[in-house]
Amino acid sequence: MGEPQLVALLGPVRAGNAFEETVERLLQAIKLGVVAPGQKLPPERELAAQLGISRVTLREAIRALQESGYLDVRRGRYGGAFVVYQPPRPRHGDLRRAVAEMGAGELADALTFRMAVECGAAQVLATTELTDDQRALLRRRLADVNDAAPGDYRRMDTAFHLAIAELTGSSLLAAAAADARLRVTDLLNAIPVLGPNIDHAAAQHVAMVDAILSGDPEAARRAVVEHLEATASLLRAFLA
Amino acid sequence: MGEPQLVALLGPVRAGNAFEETVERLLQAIKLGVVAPGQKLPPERELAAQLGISRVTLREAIRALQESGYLDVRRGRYGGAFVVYQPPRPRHGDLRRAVAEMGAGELADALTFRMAVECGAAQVLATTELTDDQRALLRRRLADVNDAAPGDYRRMDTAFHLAIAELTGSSLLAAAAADARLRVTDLLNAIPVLGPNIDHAAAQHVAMVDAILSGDPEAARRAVVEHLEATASLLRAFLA
DNA sequence: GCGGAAAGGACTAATCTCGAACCATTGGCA
DNA sequence: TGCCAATGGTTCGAGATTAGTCCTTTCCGC
Repeated sequence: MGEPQLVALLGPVRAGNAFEETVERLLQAIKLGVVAPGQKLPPERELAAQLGISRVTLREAIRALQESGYLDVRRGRYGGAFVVYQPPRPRHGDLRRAVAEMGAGELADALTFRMAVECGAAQVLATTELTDDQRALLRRRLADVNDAAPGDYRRMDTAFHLAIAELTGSSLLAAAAADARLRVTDLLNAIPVLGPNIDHAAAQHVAMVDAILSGDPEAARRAVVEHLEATASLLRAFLA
Repeated sequence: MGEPQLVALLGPVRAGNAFEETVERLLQAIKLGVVAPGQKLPPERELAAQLGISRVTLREAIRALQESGYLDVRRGRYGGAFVVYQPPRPRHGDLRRAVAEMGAGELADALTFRMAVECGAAQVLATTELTDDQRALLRRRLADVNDAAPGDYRRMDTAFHLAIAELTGSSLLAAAAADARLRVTDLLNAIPVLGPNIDHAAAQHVAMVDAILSGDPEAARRAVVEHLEATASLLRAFLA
């Protein structure tokens, strides 16, 4: 083996056809709570432009999601594609099923990726001069998670984690963090939101924010590792 | 601003048409040295399958690169698309031009992204149990950089940096590292390979490997930061 | 109630992309 | 010398995708 493999560079140029990719993206936006339940997607013409696809293809994707029960499409002024999806209350066995569906290698890949990206982002942020606005936003996201109703918890947790990457000002990094998150979304959604878990997570979130705001990258790393390891070891337990 | 923007998720589904994307990917593979000068790309049928595109589209891309002088295509048995590109010897003003072409925001984005991903990867690797083979590979890549002829230096440097991400076993992370690297490739290629720079880089590379092999994530972070900061500050100097 | 604005819905012609089959060239080997 | 395998070169019809245009529904404000 003389040369590096670099599967990445000679890997697939596109994941599938435009329709499939679009369905996937919209589903991710819904599951991640980028568009909250009750809200609507941008108008078709606008969204198609943002996604870089034709309106026809976008409409096919929206119709598929409508038929799957994720969207409610209404015509006329003030109409639009409204999100009706609510993350189902996790039931026993969901997690095991979700992990099995994903496969061991893919899960390990996603967890490692997430660990690296979130550690890196937190450390970068900890070594950055933050404005008062940025500090306030970070604290705000932290408070949002703690104040969240159970149904909103995952959405707010996502927003908190992604805020760290977004605050670095690097849209590439923000995109990577979003990618990392959505690769474990289905798994996280299969974990019940229980009091003790939330309390632990809250303490770890505070440690992360404290480390970032006090400019201590090493503490930030430890806090992120502790937080993500908790989730990871829980999931890994289902791989046996 | 109540909701996170998450441009990533509602951003373009595909960067352009399949042809353009393919040209870009092949060019990256060539510039990054994944396929070294004198080597050939995989056979068309195989490569098209790997890239997930049709042979027709791939051939168009190859022809474009042939006409641009990057490839030499030969027919018949033992034929193929041979890489003839050699990174041009940097001339005074190349770097300034390359930086200007990129734009300040994009450069900062790329540098931040690279910092986060490489820090994260090195730390993950430092907290992983490595097999003897993995340790050997890492040392080997380090030695390759140090032993490299000037014309091979960038290629070996790339291989070293990417090896760290690949050794984590996460192909997502490897892909992110490759992406980060190629976003600064043109800039790095515009920097002359000079003795003092190489010596500094070599010392920093050693520090990175030592930290990883001794399982010290904090030291790994410091080593990566020092190494990447050196490049970053050089490039940033051209933004004034 | 009526008109207009803001949305989704539907159609069409042009272009891109694909898969598959077949052709042409080259060089090793019997 | 002739055959064969490995490779690039070419063509064609089917399906995916697009941009553009026009239609339909809904509801606010006059």
